Amino acid sequence: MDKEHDYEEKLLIKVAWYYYIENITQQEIGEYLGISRLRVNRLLDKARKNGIIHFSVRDGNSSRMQIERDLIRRFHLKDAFIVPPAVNGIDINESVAQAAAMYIHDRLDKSSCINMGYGDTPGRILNHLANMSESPVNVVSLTGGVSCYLPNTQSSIFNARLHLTPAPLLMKDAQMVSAIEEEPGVQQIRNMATLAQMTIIGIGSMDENATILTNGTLSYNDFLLLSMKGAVGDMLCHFIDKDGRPVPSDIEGRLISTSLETLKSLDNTIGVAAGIAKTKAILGALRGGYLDILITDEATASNILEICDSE
Amino acid sequence: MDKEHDYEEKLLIKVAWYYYIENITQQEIGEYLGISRLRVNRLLDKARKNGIIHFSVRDGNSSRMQIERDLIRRFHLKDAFIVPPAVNGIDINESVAQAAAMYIHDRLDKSSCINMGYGDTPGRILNHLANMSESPVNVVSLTGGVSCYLPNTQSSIFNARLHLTPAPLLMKDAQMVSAIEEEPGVQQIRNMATLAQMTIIGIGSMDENATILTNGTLSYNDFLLLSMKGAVGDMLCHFIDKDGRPVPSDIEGRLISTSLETLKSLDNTIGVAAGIAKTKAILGALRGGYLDILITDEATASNILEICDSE
DNA sequence: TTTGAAAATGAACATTTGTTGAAAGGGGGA
DNA sequence: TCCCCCTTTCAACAAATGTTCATTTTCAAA
Repeated sequence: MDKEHDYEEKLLIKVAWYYYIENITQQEIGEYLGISRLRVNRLLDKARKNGIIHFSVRDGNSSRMQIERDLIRRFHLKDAFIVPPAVNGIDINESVAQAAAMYIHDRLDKSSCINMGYGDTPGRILNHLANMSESPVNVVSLTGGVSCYLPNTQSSIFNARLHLTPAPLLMKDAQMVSAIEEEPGVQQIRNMATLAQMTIIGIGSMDENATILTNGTLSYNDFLLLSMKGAVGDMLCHFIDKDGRPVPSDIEGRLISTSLETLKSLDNTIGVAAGIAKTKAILGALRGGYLDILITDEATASNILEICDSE
Repeated sequence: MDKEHDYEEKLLIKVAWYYYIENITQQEIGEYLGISRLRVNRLLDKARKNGIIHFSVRDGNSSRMQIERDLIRRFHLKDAFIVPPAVNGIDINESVAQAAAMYIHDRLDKSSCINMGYGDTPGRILNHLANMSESPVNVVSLTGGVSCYLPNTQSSIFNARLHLTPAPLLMKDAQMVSAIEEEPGVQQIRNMATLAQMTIIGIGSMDENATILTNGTLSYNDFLLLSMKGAVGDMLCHFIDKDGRPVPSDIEGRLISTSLETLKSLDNTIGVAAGIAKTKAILGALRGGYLDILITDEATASNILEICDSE
């Protein structure tokens, strides 16, 4: 029995060798080794599955490719883009924002329209995008709050037409929200959002550097409470747990922001986030099925896959 | 132009990736990348030729061939690698060279350095190796003579940094050798050789197809004389008898070549030679204890063991 | 020994791949 | 500009490969 196994293994190696290294046809290998072509075919299958034969692509990008494919397969994405690790002291957020802008630019038709979420990264992307495109990009905001969407670049060319929701991000109470949502100006923006070709949103994590915290939209206490309720991050200020389910809170009712259901229904939603601190948040967003495309850095992507595998 | 080349390279990588790693059909790849199936087919050809894609057979220690084990035990080797017998008309030298390149590639650290001996097989190995590695391989020549070490591949990627001894292989007389050996350029190469991670040498036999004979370094008379003195083959142009002892001759003094003693003292010396004509030569090299690792073909390996057993 | 389930096999077919020769570009040099 | 030579492309075919399904074999438990 063990001997049989050993013989089979040898056969596997020989067949793999002849087929892949010597380029001999399965037919001929079969004749030479005195086995049927079909057997050769199956042995090759086995050899591939068992890793007896191993393909490798000579290229520095291959590991990133691998990660991209893994992410796409695992989370049923349309695409994934992994940014190489930062070299020396370069801000990974900036790299990823730049990559995202490039990615979007390559895929954006002339004079078309994109939705933008709230956050530091989307803001940066917008800046890059507006700088690199020759014809103006139409940008529709998915949330209230305007500061994030405004250009903070000194470049003279800012080729973007901004269509911002004329409202703050967080209101005092739900009544105010309903009132604002009735506004024609707000409705108009909401309608535009449905026409956009793609949607770019940032993914926030629960650490103390979160934009919504540092810009004063939420208090530290709100944040802590959400964390305790199981929130791992947010998209458009909607907090989600590790499986992407919404975490209920009083904030939810006070938001001027596209709902998660609407987000899910959009076709080309690109999630952008960098840094290992965001790992859990991104994983939540992926598991929730909100994203069609993910753009992140290599370290974070590896982290995500690692967590998945270990669970 | 350069941009074109770059694009082609990327395409090659993508196509190779999709085909070999993702198992997508050529048809589909073509549709996906917007090129014809035929183009995909030709790109794959190119990818294989240029070593963009690289196959390697895992030499699992588990099912190591009996012959390999026997060789290792009998000659106190660190390892042995036996290439399956040639099927029809396939050049066994080429197979063995490819196997050797694979073997080395799998075990070579990034950006490290290897020594190379003189000969047809080492030359082939160098070509394969330079094609399959992503980061350049540093190669140090162990002998004078340069033609053997130069790339003769059509591949656009030749990832090797050659450090060649700036001298011929065979000088007029011993005085000239001493003079050359004093040269700083030669000394420098000699010093580099001591730093290499491994050493690849061919083993020459005493038949009329020997490289040193066909390329005119030695005359047929020299050769005959050496044969009569008991030489069975050579390493780095040092002739040895059936037990691996050096065969004295006037050639010895006129050589620009690493000495056999130095060779013996090196740590990871890989001897590569194929074809039953080389049996005696390989056996001599093994008995002389010059090698740590042997790479050869199955027929030759069996022959070696048979001779040993019958003595 | 019988029997049933799982695995290995083989024939035939469908799909995929490689190769051919003819036609269509596409630069340099006169 | 034309012409020649070279490369690329395409269609169609031949070859190789992968898959399916019915059949046989194997092996273990009854």
